[in-house]
Amino acid sequence: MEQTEFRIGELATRAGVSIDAVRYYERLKLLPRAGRTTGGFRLFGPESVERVQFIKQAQELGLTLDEIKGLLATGGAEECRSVRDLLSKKIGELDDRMTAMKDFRRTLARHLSACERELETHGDSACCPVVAGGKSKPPQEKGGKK
Amino acid sequence: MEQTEFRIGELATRAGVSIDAVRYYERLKLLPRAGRTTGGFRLFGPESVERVQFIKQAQELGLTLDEIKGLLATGGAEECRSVRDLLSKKIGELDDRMTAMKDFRRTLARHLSACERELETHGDSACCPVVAGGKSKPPQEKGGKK
DNA sequence: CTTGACTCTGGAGCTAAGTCAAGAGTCTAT
DNA sequence: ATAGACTCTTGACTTAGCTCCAGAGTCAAG
Repeated sequence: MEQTEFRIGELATRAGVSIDAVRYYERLKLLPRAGRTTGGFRLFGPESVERVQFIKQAQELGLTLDEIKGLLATGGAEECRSVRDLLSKKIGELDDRMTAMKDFRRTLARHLSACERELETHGDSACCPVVAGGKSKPPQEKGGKK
Repeated sequence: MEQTEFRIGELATRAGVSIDAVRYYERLKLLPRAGRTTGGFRLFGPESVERVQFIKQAQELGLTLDEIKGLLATGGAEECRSVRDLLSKKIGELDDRMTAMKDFRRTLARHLSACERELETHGDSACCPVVAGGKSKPPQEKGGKK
């Protein structure tokens, strides 16, 4: 029978996190308490790698470990329902976030071209007021607020 | 002469942050040191509201205050160039992030439908393995991507 | 058996982004 | 002129998500 188990160091390397982070996830119950050798060393299987990677991925997108823990719950129908609800809520949030992100991207792009125009026309005495501290405004399509 | 200046409490309310946060931003130089009354109270103008709102907006999208400080710099050509570079770097990052977000959205949506199928077919003994701790795998889209 | 790499637990420490508190001073409406 | 709301500074505290450390035990190779 092939040896599919490995210790914490290998899990950490495979999943691209630190050993301490793995132990931390276990403590927070994002990972089930791992089995141990007789001497007390944790033993993990390949599914743990996947799980840790999922955690990382979700986390990079701004979910907290607590929310991720919710997503990772496994259990009966009761829990299944709450996972389902959490999932659709999270999907909705992602959609909102993507919209906000597109807006902000436009804002930045607007600033960027202002910045470039500035450099062209004023050369070395350019001034990039991304959000001005008081004088020129970013190039809005000329809006009169007064 | 109309009074366009106001104190920290009003800035905070207008921009939707706490008074402490405003002082914190000033300390970190995200806001220029505000003018003071003779008694030492900070005075702000409407442009500060905009600035704080920009900070909030950028921050909600995952930029750190330090990065935002970079975006807010105002100055000569030297600085203008670095702002421009930072801007285009940030725009690239936003694009990457949006892509990752779409991927993750698909993953969640996949889990969601698995979850719903599970509830239908197994009813009360359902089990939602969003990322299974070892047994079933999330339903891979058959046939891969087209 | 010895060595050296690896792992264990528990707890302290760190960074970011604030929040809270104390004690004192300022402003404004009555 | 006074009450009461507001603000000042300084510094300690908080939360999330780790990271680092000490001291001790484990494991595989030689």
